Amino acid sequence: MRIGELAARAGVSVRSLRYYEEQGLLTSTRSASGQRHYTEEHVERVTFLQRMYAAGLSSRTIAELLPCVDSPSEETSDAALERMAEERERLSEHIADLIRTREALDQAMATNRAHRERLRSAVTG
Amino acid sequence: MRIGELAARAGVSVRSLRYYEEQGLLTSTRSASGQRHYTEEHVERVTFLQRMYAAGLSSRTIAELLPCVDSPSEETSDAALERMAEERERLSEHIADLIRTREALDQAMATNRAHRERLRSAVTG
DNA sequence: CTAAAACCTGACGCGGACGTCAGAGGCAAG
DNA sequence: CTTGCCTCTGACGTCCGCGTCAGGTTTTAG
Repeated sequence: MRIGELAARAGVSVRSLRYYEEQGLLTSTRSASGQRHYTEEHVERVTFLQRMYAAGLSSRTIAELLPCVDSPSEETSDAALERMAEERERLSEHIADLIRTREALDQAMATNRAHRERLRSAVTG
Repeated sequence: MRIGELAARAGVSVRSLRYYEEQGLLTSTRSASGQRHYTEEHVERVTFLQRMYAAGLSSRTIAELLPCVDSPSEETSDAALERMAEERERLSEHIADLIRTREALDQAMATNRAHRERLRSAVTG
């Protein structure tokens, strides 16, 4: 498939796909005229990339993880696997932090509601 | 305390503090010469702001939530409370997404390790 | 064959949370 | 009084994941 279809299938913009390739995160075979062609597997790849971006990883970091994802049997993946474990740790800490943040929000909302209750009962009573 | 100390205590840059004030997220009393002065409470405030930024909220969004945090009894907090619930939802979805992402990473790492195991046993056996 | 749609490269724009520099004043210590 | 550090405002620079326009080629539909 060509770039437009991949974009539609993966739910991203054509511009993003070209950007991913520019960053070394996505490959493509080229037709004689220079147009990019992709397979089904590339759809998965793009959604994976989206996931990583959503997890707050930068293009450079994702690029460092890809050897681990792509060629799990190569020697070079020793470092990549370690890198991945590292990022997994970061992600876990981030998740924990966000959960604490959510609790802080809950706390604020509860306090707010309590105040309002008091006001209402002061008026009613 | 002055801005440098607050920055150190809260673990952010002086520039960030001035930026927060510029965005209406942080207040300060000024000395006759114009220097900013802060109290202990401002340390908490700054860490709260950091939490919100870490949760992916923009300065503008945080500003919309502050009335709820600061003056829970005012009428204006009706909208703020609703806004806060909204952002809490967003945050929850984001957390869920990150957890799925972590699972994707785990999956990749497991696949990787399996491959390596296979290689090793092929060599050994 | 032709018009429209999709594709190409290259390059500039953008928004947001700051970093950083310039030029000036404030403040405690020796 | 001066040395040195902290602070002030204002303004420009940076990074990054794209959006978008320009100017051209390729593919597809009729």
